Amino acid sequence: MGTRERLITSMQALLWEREYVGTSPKAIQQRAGVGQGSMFHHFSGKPDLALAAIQRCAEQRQSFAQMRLSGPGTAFARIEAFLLQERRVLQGCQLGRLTADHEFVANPDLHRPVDETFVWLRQRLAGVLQGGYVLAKAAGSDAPYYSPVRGVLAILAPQGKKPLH
Amino acid sequence: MGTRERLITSMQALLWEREYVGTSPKAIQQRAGVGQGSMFHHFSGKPDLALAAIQRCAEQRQSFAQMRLSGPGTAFARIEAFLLQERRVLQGCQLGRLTADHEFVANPDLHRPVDETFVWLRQRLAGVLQGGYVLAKAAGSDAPYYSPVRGVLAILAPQGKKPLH
DNA sequence: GTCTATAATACGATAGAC
DNA sequence: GTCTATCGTATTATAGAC
Repeated sequence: MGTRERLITSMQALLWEREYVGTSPKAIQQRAGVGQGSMFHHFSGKPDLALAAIQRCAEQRQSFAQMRLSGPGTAFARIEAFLLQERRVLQGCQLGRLTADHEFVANPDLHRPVDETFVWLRQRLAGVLQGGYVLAKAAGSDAPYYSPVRGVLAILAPQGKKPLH
Repeated sequence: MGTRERLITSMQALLWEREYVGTSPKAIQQRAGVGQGSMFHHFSGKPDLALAAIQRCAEQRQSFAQMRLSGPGTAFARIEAFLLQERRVLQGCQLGRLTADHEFVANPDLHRPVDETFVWLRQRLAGVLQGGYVLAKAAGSDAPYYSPVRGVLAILAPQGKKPLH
């Protein structure tokens, strides 16, 4: 793996462990096993490297969700697959964790990729749910007519099982 | 308000805004309107002041919860009052927010008051629920016999209303 | 491209005048 | 008790040798 790649990977790990404010260039360099000069050769500074790491996280996040949500199977199966894998993905790149960091929140350049990812995720989930909704109506189910909540629960409930409560 | 009090108040605000790792002595002093010397006269350093601020938060958290949970009224009314006030309290002292901070988590002295507060809160809530549980059984309701979840929901449901899913 | 040396600033803490 | 001056270290970044 190239030096630039190792710097991005180290930054991703440290953003997750120590957040943006708690991540020092020295720590990044030591973890990546490179000197000061290398980091500043590839990136203009800590914010620039952080941006690259955050964009990488956002890409990974989206491609992973895309895999789970756009496969075959019912809306339930696809959202189930997405939710079951959620935790493991978050280990490597918990975008939401950054929103606790004051410096990160204050920098629009840094949180734009995160915002865009969450907007994308919402649209993707809404799309899958709407697909299930349409199928439920086509199948003659009256659940979608009750209320949004009952409609979604009906779409998500595995066959033959009532939603909890 | 005395200098020592202002330092604690400033530290509480900054812990909430910037977390422990993002809070510098200089920022504390400026916010409190005191010089370097004053801070180090009253506290041995940043960790010591943070401990005082966190303990203060824990005390406020507990006394507030105690007010809401130990008043008159049904278990539902008391837990409702507690939950409704929860958000406002957290504005001034969100203990849970600190658990995202790496330096805070690494320091047992600092997170002990937080741990103790959450243990206390759990016990307090469990106590109120158990009280409601006993009353429900005494009143002849069979809800407590179904399952813990249904029992709790029955205790918490306002009269004449079924719990929301 | 990578390294070491170095600089400017901030952090966390201390000393000592008042 | 409070202030200013100062210190040692770490951070963030640059310069320049290789």
